[in-house]
Amino acid sequence: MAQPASKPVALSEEWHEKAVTRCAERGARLTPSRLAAYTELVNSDQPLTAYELVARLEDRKGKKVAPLTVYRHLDFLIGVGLVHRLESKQSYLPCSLGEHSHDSPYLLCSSCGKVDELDASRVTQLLSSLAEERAFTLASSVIELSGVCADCESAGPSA
Amino acid sequence: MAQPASKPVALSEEWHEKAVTRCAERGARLTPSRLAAYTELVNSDQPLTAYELVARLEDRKGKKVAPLTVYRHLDFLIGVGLVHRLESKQSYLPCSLGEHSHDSPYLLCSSCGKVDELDASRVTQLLSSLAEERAFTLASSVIELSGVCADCESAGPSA
DNA sequence: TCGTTATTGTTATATAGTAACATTTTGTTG
DNA sequence: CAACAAAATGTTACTATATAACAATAACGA
Repeated sequence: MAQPASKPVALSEEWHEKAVTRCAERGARLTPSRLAAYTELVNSDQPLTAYELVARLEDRKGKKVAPLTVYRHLDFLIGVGLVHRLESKQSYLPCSLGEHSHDSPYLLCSSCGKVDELDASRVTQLLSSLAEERAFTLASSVIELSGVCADCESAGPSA
Repeated sequence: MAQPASKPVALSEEWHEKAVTRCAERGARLTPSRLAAYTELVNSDQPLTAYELVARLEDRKGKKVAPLTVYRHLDFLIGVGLVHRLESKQSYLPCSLGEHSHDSPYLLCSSCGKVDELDASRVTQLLSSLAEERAFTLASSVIELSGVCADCESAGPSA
């Protein structure tokens, strides 16, 4: 039988709350369409590329979604600090931490594809001081570490 | 009047030496075509995108250059450690430092576009220990800092 | 409710990167 | 040197990522 035009969307109270709050703080409008995009990212256990997100939203809504629409949602969500772009993988994931997640170090597991966000002000401080030594005015930083996560490391070698 | 089929190429002895040595060490072949790509990167004061590099090589040689050819050269040069890819800008620049430049922090000036490569083992060490805390097996790291360089900072505000 | 602004839709296009396979060059070995 | 093997390059086509330009709607304030 045909799928319903729109599958139900699930976003935990916690995440939804965060999205609403973050947008309210900045007077930004969390439209249904933007929320839908955010929800897909939150419900994915791995970062998604923009086009993967397009595909999922199409599945969900049962109709075509223009890539540009998704890119606009991503720009918006990144702007309000709800989503982060992984530069080294051209993909996107929800911020699990607070305000300044953009500069957090990310741990990318090359085995399972999951990404962990670290809250490491130590790193930021060190980088700030390094930049300062060069009289470089630091605006933002990209820190992405690739390797194998603990789960995969303990599971993998035994196989 | 028509341009010569091939403009002269200049690569300082120092850089050339480095390229030759690095390739020799690994039994890799530094062909004229690869050297030409490397030379363009070295002679640019900013990182180049793959297609910018294509354009420059076409200018230089006076005939079409396939993007794929350039990507292959880039892969090669990255492989032997002569070139680094800036993830956050999808662009490429010659490594100014030694062996392990891949994990070096890069300072990207958003004003003049120039990029500085730092030799900061301190950062690598800190990141290693952070990864270790999470039992994460670190393989490689991307550290790209954006901001305004000293030159632009001192020149810019006065304008 | 009118006008303004933000958002979304639509189409086309630019930019970045890869796949598959033919051809040429280089290096090796009999 | 000839013949083979391996590496490098050429050619065409294609996939993936992202943006431009402009039209149509929807939300918001006066």
